[in-house]
Amino acid sequence: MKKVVSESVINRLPRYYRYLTEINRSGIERISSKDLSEKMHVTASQIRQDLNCFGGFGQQGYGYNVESLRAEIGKILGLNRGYTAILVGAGNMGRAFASNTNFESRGFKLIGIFDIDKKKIGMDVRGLKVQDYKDIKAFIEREKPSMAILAVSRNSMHEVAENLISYGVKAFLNFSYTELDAAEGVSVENVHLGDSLMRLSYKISEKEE
Amino acid sequence: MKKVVSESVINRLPRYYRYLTEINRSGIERISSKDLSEKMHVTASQIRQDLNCFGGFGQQGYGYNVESLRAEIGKILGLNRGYTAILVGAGNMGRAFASNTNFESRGFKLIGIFDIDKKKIGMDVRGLKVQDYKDIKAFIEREKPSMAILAVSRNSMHEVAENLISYGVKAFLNFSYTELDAAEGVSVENVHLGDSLMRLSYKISEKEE
DNA sequence: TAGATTGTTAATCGATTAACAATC
DNA sequence: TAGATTGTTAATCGATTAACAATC
Repeated sequence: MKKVVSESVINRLPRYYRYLTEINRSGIERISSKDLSEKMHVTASQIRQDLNCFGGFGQQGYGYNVESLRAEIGKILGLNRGYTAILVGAGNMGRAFASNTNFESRGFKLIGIFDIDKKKIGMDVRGLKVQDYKDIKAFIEREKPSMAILAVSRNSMHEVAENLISYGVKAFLNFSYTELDAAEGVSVENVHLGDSLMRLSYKISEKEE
Repeated sequence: MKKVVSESVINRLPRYYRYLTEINRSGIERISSKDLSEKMHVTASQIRQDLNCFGGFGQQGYGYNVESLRAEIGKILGLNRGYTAILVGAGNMGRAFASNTNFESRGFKLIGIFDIDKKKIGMDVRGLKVQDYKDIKAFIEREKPSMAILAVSRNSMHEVAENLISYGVKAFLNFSYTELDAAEGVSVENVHLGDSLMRLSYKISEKEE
């Protein structure tokens, strides 16, 4: 029953979601795969193939209803499940992430922020008080967050991750330089801003040749 | 002469660079494609194929010298060219990027930070004073930065990008929700933290089925 | 109805993996 | 030298694109 959907398709879903969000916001009600393909610089064929991994969301002769397609993709991505998150590390990166990703508008809820730095504990970040990292175990066991966002130093990342896993956290978004390997039953997304910078650097130097 | 290297290969280069940096730091001098493949969870074949797009950096029977392979990949990525960058937008995201990406250790130089917010102008970020956005034209024409990092609001992104292009900026790292389309002769990398969050959400919900 | 556009199958293309001779 | 491991060619696999019948 459960069809396996390729990694490449999954990786494109958030981008579809973003574009549909913007198109919806601009008031457009329906869109064909051809029009969407032009906006997104991909082929219409690819869009139709991708969507049909999950079901037929369009209508022949009409195209797709923007709002409902957006909702469908949101559902596929799990955005309607009310996932909760805790943020570990209230430094620049942690705060930027907390205020930048439109957490709530995507159905996520940030329920706790932790740090070991006495200067940061008690600070207000997006309406949440930064808590002492030593209280994180009790918090996790009580609140059972769906995921933890790791915005801690390179050195402490592995230790923090191990601790959180032992407290029951099953999913991580990791911003550290070092990648976190997904252990059995644990989901991981590693994010590397530096990679984008290096790719841009490559593009620039390529043009200079 | 100039061989075309596929997008997939390019996209993997920063990851190789990161791993080699860590391996080098840990004091390991040489590594075989097999050992590296196990650390990175890719095939040894892929590593050898990827590297051979750019030349033979290894030695039969020996493997690769970690430090020199790292340097070679750095060169391919253009990290040795002393590229300079300006940051537009000194909010959370801008500051996080400035302090998180190890700019200098990768050979980049951040030479200016700009904002329109009077409260931010004059602030110190990583040893640079935040300057008034209205002075950016003169600055760009004088300093000719290799790239601009856009950490501005969704609404102002397009206007800012157009302005900077007209002042001569040829490469952008864009953190706004909306993607910037690469115009003729302009290099663009769009970064979307929210996408990683959605991918993680997908992974979590996939496991719940 | 006629026109448009999907869902889906088939064809193509490219990327990954396997294999091995070359060689350090 | 013998063993190890690369560079590279060939085989496989998967992803993308093209095409078109189904149908709104």
